[in-house]
Amino acid sequence: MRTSWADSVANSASESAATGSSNNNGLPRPTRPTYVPPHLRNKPASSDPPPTLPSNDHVAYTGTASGSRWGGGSRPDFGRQGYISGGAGYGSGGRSGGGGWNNRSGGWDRREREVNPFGDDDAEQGFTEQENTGINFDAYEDIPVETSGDNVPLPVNTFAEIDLGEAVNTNIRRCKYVKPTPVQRHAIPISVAGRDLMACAQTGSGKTAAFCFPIISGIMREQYVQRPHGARTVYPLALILAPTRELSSQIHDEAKKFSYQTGVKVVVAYGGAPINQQLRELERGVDILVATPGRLVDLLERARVSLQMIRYLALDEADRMLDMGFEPQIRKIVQQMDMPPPGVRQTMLFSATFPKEIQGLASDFLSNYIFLAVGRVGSSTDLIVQRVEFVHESDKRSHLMDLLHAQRDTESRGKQALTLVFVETKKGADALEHWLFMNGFPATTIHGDRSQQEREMALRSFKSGKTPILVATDVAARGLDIPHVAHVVNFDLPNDIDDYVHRIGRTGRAGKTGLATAFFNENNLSLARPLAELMQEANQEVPAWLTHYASRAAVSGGKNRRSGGGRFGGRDYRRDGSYSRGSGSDYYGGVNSSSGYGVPGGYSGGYGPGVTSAWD
DNA sequence: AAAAAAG
Repeated sequence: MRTSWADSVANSASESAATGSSNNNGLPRPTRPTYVPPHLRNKPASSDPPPTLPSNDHVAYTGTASGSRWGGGSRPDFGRQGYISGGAGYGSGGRSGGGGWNNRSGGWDRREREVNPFGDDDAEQGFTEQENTGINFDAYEDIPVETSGDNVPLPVNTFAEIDLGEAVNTNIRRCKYVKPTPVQRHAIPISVAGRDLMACAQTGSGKTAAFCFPIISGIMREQYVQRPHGARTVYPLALILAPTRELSSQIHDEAKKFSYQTGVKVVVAYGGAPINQQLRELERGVDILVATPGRLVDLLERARVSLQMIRYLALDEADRMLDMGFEPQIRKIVQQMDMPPPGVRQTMLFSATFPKEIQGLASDFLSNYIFLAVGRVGSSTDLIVQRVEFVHESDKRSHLMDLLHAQRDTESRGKQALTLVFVETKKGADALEHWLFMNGFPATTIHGDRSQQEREMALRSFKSGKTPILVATDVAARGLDIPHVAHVVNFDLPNDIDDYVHRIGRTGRAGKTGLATAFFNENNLSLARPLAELMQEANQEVPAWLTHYASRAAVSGGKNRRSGGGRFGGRDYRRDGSYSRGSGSDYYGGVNSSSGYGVPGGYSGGYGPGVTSAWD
């Protein structure tokens, strides 16, 4: 296996999963979710019954380990809703440690039909192993990490220290993961302990695995989870939401790898694709559902999916999921359908950026959560060279052409490095693609006005190098793991600095260096200050003219204001009161800063304690 | 104001 996870599992969608414990036996449908008016939400309304289980179910839930999720020990708020006490299912006894891994699949005959997402063992793809992992482990030793919250579980240094189960461990080996990344070291123990989590970590630092491993492992630990039998309704145990279809697909592909031969079934559902095929996949059984919000709402309204048995909820790109455009849908899914409330389910939010006003919204979905911030890993600041150039609107095309020509000249003949060009609008994307094409540059485009087929085709064509230039709207800004992107061009800068962070994070991956070029002009004045700050903190060269614009710009207290001085993707807003910007000692002196992840000498990425920004 | 997400 020599390619990225996403690449190597292209066929997994046609995988024929074994049928399992969630089949329909013609038993009565469970009660439909009842509408709960806003003033009663998250309250222990007596009319809001606990997940009911057929009476013939013996112990449906066993605790995962002593002091864990269902044992109540580590969850101070456990049972505050009165949710548990009456239910037959939620056993109070902790499972005795060690054994008890449940092979959920139906046996060899069924397992053998599962497509091996790792492909033929040594299929040659021409990439090195290091590239394959997508992780530059050497860059990981000195990453600063901050945690806050009550009783934060200790990080681990190896996967072996976490009892994820033999099948998952085997898949970790198959993925050639030698040791956990920083976000995994911290997030996996937190998650395995049953705690809610808000985590800031750059995409490409292994966060998908960080929430998938504990979910898969936790589902496997269940001795026997008996789910309700609805006529055509399925009851996933875990829900993973993502803001774009392509990202959902990518997460699904990765989750398939992590759950190979575990018997845990992963299904993806998103719009733009035929729903019938997705319905068929669901009917074959689903433990982990990966979805985009719109399609999931559709499935919920058709009562083809119930969230009644959800025990794990993960939001990828969580800040994006909770911003204006998405928030109502997310609230509907999480708070207004039949999903168990916080404290009963386990909730994990991940993003590279987490503005504090979004953290406030997010805390509605969490219970006594732990905040985790991992300094940006090799993938962003220190491996990406950021350039910003002043380019008038009318000069942008010719300037882009100059860049592409220069790039072409310095490259080994034949194959152009991949260049991802971000524009502001869908129309602008089409126009630029057409113009590039007319000028002899093989380009394609991805945006929301294209059909899903066209979008996926464009992504494939770009990844393969067939069209090494991809013009994209922000649909491609977040989460997508595209190996070998050498250059990100912000043809139009975004209005939000966090979007800039996500966009440039498409390069500098797999331990390679990346280049990010931004075209700045008088339309981007509001970005001057946060951009200059960000570049300064990333030890990038800030042009004098940008410094000038930045110093003239008012200090924005709003959306473009990066919390935590950009040293991390964010900072726990619960600590905001004691926070004073720019004081390194304050930043590191507080709650639970991890020793052992201190900043070494010579690490000049702006992470050091006492290293104050020129802007302060 | 734009993009994304259901059809």
